Amino acid sequence: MKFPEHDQEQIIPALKVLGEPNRLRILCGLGLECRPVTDIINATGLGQTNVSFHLRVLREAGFVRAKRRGAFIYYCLADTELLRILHDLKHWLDAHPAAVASEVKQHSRPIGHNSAAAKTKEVT
Amino acid sequence: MKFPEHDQEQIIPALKVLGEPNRLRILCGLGLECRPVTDIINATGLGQTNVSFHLRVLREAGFVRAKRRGAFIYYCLADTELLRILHDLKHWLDAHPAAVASEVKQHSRPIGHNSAAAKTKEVT
DNA sequence: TACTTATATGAGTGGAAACTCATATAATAC
DNA sequence: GTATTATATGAGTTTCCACTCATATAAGTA
Repeated sequence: MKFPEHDQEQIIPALKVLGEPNRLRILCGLGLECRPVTDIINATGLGQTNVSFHLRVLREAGFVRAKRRGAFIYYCLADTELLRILHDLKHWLDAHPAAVASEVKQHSRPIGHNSAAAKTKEVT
Repeated sequence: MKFPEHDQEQIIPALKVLGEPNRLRILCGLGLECRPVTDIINATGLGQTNVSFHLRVLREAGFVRAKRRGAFIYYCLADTELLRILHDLKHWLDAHPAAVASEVKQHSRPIGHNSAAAKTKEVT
């Protein structure tokens, strides 16, 4: 499977948007319902300005939709299918534990001289 | 579908790692083969120190594996299944165009007085 | 009209992260 | 041993982004 640069450029902004803890919290906190901003402020404990800022980022990225109803603006997930993708990523991570932060300092063989016989070796 | 905070915390570091353009480029550039660092340096045009830094981040996140073979250290994708997830995200984005960066300044009705009759309205 | 609530926007700030430079380590060849 | 190549690491710099403060806009109420 190939992933050309054009596609990379497309998903990078989305990954950045989703990779911010408070933004992901807002997004996932929405669940299937539409909520006014005040609800989100209360649910997250974040400042009003900050929530508003993150909501704009989420909205411009297409992850949430905003509907005004009277004085309130309700935000909701654009498509809950997105959560499935996040689940897929989580499952991938479950199956592929991150390497412990360690140095790369291993010999291919204890004391080798025959370079033709060198075998590849895991470097954690 | 629910996505609890615990799971969010798990995927956030991964999203951050993937959301950096040069890192994603290195990752996707690996394709299915294992490549020595010098190849990656040449392919990307990035500095050696910088490539080495990003490779460490990718390695510690579990996205790539490193194997030493003689003087060279070959890097390869930990699991190409990851590319499928990126594809899924791309397809989602294709189907959900990002909103144009715009202000949220719309009335729910042209000139309404009856708040009980207010209808929700898309706010782009 | 003025007043209150709900939400957005612009400017400024701090911290994190990407990048660069210099140096260290590891392997190979001589 | 020395020299060369391959890669990593530490320190310093710059760039970006989340956050805060102050203010603006929009809707509702009196």
